[in-house]
Amino acid sequence: MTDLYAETIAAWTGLAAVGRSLVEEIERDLKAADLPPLGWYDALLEIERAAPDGVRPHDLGARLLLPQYGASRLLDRMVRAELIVKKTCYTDGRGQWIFITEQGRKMRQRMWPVYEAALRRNLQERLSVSELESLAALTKKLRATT
Amino acid sequence: MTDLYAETIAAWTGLAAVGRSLVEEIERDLKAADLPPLGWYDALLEIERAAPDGVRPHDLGARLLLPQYGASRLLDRMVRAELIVKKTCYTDGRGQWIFITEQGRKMRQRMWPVYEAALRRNLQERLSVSELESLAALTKKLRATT
DNA sequence: CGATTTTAGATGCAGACGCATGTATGTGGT
DNA sequence: ACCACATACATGCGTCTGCATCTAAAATCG
Repeated sequence: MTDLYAETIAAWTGLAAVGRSLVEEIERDLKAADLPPLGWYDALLEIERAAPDGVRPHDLGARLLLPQYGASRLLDRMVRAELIVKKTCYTDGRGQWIFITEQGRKMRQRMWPVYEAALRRNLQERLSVSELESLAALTKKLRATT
Repeated sequence: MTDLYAETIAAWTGLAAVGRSLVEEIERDLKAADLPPLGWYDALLEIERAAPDGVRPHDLGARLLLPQYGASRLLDRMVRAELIVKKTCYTDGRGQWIFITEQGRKMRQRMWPVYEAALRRNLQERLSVSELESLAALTKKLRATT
């Protein structure tokens, strides 16, 4: 078993630091604009895409890489905020179907410009298109079979 | 203001997904080995490097990208676990100096193989050295002036 | 020196997370 | 039909986080 290369460490520390600080910046910006946290954006997008059929919480959790209880509670909060609705599933008595509400669509639309601006400032303005492409390719390679 | 490129989105989603799932995997492995969370590793390393002079909590927080209260409470837990000690600072009555203990060194040594193995499996075995280099270079570019 | 401002660090509170478990429904084997 | 097991989702408990605020000790300035 060979040792870790210095390049591996550098890649990891870079990856971790960039990921964390960008997430934190986006969260700050959203909060400053009185908007919900970043995780809600992805959830709203996923749920919106699933319309008009709806999504099951379990599937949604898998797509968002959330633990089961994480999805359960996130959806709970979003229901309380009236951004989504839960409907009981008649074909499976254990299940629920999740749908976005009109308020939910509006909220996602309000969140996007903030999110987009942070991505533009921190990624698009700092890297060329080919650099963005290689970053995307590298991360894709890292995600395969993880 | 131009729109976001698809490449920007792909780079960001990839970056975020890889970062998150790798952190989660490392945390799982550490927990499975009955070891403290990942954040403790970085803190222990930083504190060990600062020996024998010690570090001030404020400086440490800055290096670890933690908010002030985050550093305060992390150090608190680590003192309770007897991995570090706080000594009152005589040149500045408000301050503290942090030192690693022998137990702290041992703990860091026990954590490293777990951490290292995850990095090897997820980064080193999936990318070539030149790919690791370009990932490191790209993330470095993204950190400048953030 | 005395008054104001800045800095180091701690902490109460409310909300979120991880873990384990609970409840209810579905599925497969005999 | 029955029983064992699996799946979908919720939740109690303890820990951790973010926010705001507090205390105490410099540092700055008139």
